[in-house]
Amino acid sequence: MVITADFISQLNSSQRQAVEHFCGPLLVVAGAGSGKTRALTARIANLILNRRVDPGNILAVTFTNKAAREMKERIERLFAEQEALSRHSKPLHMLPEQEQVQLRSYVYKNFLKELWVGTFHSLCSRILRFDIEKYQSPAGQSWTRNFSIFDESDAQSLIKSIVIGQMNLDDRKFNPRSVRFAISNAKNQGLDPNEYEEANQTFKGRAIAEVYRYYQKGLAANNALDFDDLIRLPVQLFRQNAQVLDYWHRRFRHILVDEYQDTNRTQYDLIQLLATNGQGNQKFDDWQNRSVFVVGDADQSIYSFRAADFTILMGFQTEFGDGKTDDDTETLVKLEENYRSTSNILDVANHLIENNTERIDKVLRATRGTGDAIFCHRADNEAMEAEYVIGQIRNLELKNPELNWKDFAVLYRTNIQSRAMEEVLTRFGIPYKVVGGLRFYERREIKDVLAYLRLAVNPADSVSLKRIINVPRRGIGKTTLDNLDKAAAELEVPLWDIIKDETSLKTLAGRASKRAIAFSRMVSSWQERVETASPSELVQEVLESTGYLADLKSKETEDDNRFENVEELYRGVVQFEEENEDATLSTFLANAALNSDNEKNNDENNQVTLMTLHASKGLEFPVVFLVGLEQGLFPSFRSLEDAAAIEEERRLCYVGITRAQDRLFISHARERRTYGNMREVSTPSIFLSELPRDYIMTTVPSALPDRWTTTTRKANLKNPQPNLNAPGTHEDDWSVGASVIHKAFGAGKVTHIFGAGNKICLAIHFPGIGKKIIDPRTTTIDRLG
DNA sequence: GGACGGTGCATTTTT
DNA sequence: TGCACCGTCC
Repeated sequence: MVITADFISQLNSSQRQAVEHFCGPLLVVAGAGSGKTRALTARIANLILNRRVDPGNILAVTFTNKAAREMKERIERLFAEQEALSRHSKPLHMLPEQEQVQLRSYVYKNFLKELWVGTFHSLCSRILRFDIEKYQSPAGQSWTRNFSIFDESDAQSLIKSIVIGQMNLDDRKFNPRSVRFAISNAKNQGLDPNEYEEANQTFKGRAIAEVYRYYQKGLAANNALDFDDLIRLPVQLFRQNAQVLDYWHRRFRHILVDEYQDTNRTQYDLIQLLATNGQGNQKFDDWQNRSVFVVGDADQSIYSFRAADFTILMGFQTEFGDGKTDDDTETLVKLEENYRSTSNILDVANHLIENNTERIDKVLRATRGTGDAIFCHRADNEAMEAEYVIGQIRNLELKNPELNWKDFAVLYRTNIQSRAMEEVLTRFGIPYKVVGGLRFYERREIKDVLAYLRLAVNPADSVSLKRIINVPRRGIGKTTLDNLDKAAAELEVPLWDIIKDETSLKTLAGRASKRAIAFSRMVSSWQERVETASPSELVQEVLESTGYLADLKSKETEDDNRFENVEELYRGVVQFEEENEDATLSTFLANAALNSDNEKNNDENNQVTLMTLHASKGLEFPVVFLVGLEQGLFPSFRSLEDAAAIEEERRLCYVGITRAQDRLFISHARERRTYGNMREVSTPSIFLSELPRDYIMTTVPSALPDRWTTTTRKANLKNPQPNLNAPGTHEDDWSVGASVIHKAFGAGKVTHIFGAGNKICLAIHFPGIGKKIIDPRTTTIDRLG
C-alpha cells in the first residue's frame, strides 16, 4: 500500500501532534467539538500505516458501545479511503459500488478484525472468556468461562435476598438499591469487603461489608459477575498471575483510552497494569514500541456517580507524563479549536464553566462566525415550556429549508421531562424519538427469554432459574420453589443441581413433581445441545418448547408489543450469527448484557431527538433546546448542598450547551408538576444567573435572573424551596466580581462562590498568584471599594 | 397456586 | 403519576 498522508494533512497542528505521537505516554486534553474522535482514529491509522504496528497489538477503549461502533466505522472508512486512493487514485465514493464493497471487506479482514476496539466491559469480558478459570478470589471463589453477566436488576435481586433472607436486616434501612450502590462504589474504588469495612467503621458500614461478602459468595455460586467485577477481576487476576499479565502486556503494545475523564480507579489500574506489566509508572521505562494514549476533557466529566474520577485525568501528567509545564511538556497536547459551534455559543459555554474551580485550564477557541443570539425563555409551567419549544421548532423548520426534524434536539436533566414534550409533539404530528428510557434488553419478555438461555449456558445461574421456573405458568409455585431452594442452600449446591436430579425432585416437589420433572428434562435437553446447536436454533427451540411465544400471543393486548419484541430478539440472534462467524450462545448473551443501548435501527431517521443531557455527550445538533433550568431540577436537588456535585451539574450544563452548532434555546418553568399532582413553584437555575447577559435574548422580562448574591445562594443552594424572606446578613453578602484584599496574597477578585450555610467558600483570583479558595469566616479578607 | 386490589414510594444520570 | 410489593380471597 502506498502511503498517502491524506488523513494527516487535514489536521491542525495540535491534532497532528497527537496523531503522530508514537511511543510513550500522551494525554490529549480535547475540548468539546475539537476533533477528538478524529484524532483517535487518525492515530490508529497512523500507527498501522506509517509505523507498521500490527493491528493485533492495538487496544482502543471507549466508554460506550456507540462510541466503539463509531470508532470502528471511522477507522474502516479511513482505511478504505486510503486504499481507494492508492489502488485506484480515486476517492472511495467515486468507485463503483462493487469495488467499494470489496475494498471494505479487504479492510475489515486485514486491519479491523484484529483490532481490539470496545468498552472496558466488553474488552474485559473477552479477556475473562480466555483466562477466568486461572483466577481465584482471596476468599477462595472461582468462576468458569460460561459465567453469566448480571445486570443491575439481577444484582439487586441477589442483594435483596441476602439483606432479607440471609442477614435478616430491615430492607427499608438497607434498601437493595442503595446497598448495591455502596458495594458498586467500593468495587470501583478497588476495595474488597474487608477494606470496605476498614474504611466504614459504623454499624451500617459493617453491615454493608457483610452483605458485600455474601454477595460475592452469591455471585460465585451463580457463576456470575456483575458489571463492576467484569473489570475488577482481570485487575486482580493480573496482580496474582504474572504470566497472564505478561501475555496481555505483550499483546497490547499501544493502548488508547477515549473519554479518559470517565475512568474509575479500577479501570485506571487495569490500564496501568497492562501498560507497565505491573511495574508501576515510576519504575517502568521500556516504552519502545509501546504507548499509552488517553483522550479526555475534565470539563465533560459527568459520571462521578458511577465512581468516575476525573482527577485521574488531572493526575496523568505527574503519574505517567513528564510533569513539565504546558510550554515544555512532551506528554500533553491540548486541542482547543472548536469546529462545531458558533462563537456566541462557545462564549456562553466558556463563561459558564469558568465558574468551576477544579479544572485544567483550557479555553475553546471558535473557528466559526458569531452566529445567532441565544434565547432564554421563562414559561408558566412545564406544558407551556413544551409549547414554547415545539413552537420554535415548527417555526424554524418552516422558515429554514435546510433544517429538518433531525436537526433539533431537546435536552433535559431527567427522563420524566420528556413527557410534556412528547405530548405536544404528538399533538402537532411532529416525528420524534426518545433516546434512553426502557432499554430493549430490560423488557420483561426479553429478560425472560434471556434467562432461559442463560440457564442453558450456565446451569449454576439460579437467579435466571428462579425467574423462569414458573414462566409461563406451569404450576411450580412459591411453596415448591421454597422447598427446592432450601434443600439447595442446605447442601450448598446450585438450585439446578437439585432440580436436575429426578429423585430429589420427586421427593421435594410433592404435587408439582410431575410438572417439575417435565421442566427439568426440557432444560437438560437444551443444555446438552449448547455446544453443538447454533444459537438461533436454540433460541427457536426455547421459544417453542416453553410455550412462551404461544403464551404471549394468547395474552397479547392492543398496546404491548411483547410478541414483536421477542421476534426482534430472534432476528437479533440471527444477525449476530451472520456478523460473528464464531458466535456461540455464550458470546451472544455477553453481547446482549453489554450492548444494552437503545440504538435500534430505526427506519425513520428524520425525527426530533429527545434525550437526557448525559445521553447527549458526544453528539451535536444544529439546534439545541436546553429545558428545565430550575433550581432543584437542574442542578438536581441532590447536588445543592455539595460544592463538588454542583460543579458536576455545571459540567453537565456545559456539555448541553456545547452540543449546539448554530442555535441554542434555554428555558425554564415557573411552576412544575412533580410526581403526583403537586405543583411546585421553582426558582430559576443558578446556571442561568452565570450566563453572560450580553449574549442572550430574553423572550419575556425576567427570564434571565441576575447574578446571585450570597444571600440568594444560601437560600437556593440549601433548599430547593427557598424561603425568600430569609434575611441576609450584610457581612457575608459576597458577590462575584467583588474586589478584595488578602493580607498575604494582596488584591484579588472574587470569581466564584460556592458551598452553603456554614460552608460558604470564595474562590478568589489573585493576579500573578492564581486562584485560591478561601473561607471568609476564618480568613480576614477586606472588601475594596 | 394465582388473581386482584390496596398501599406506599419514587425520579438523576448507565456499562 | 405509575409501578412494585404485599395481603387477602377464591
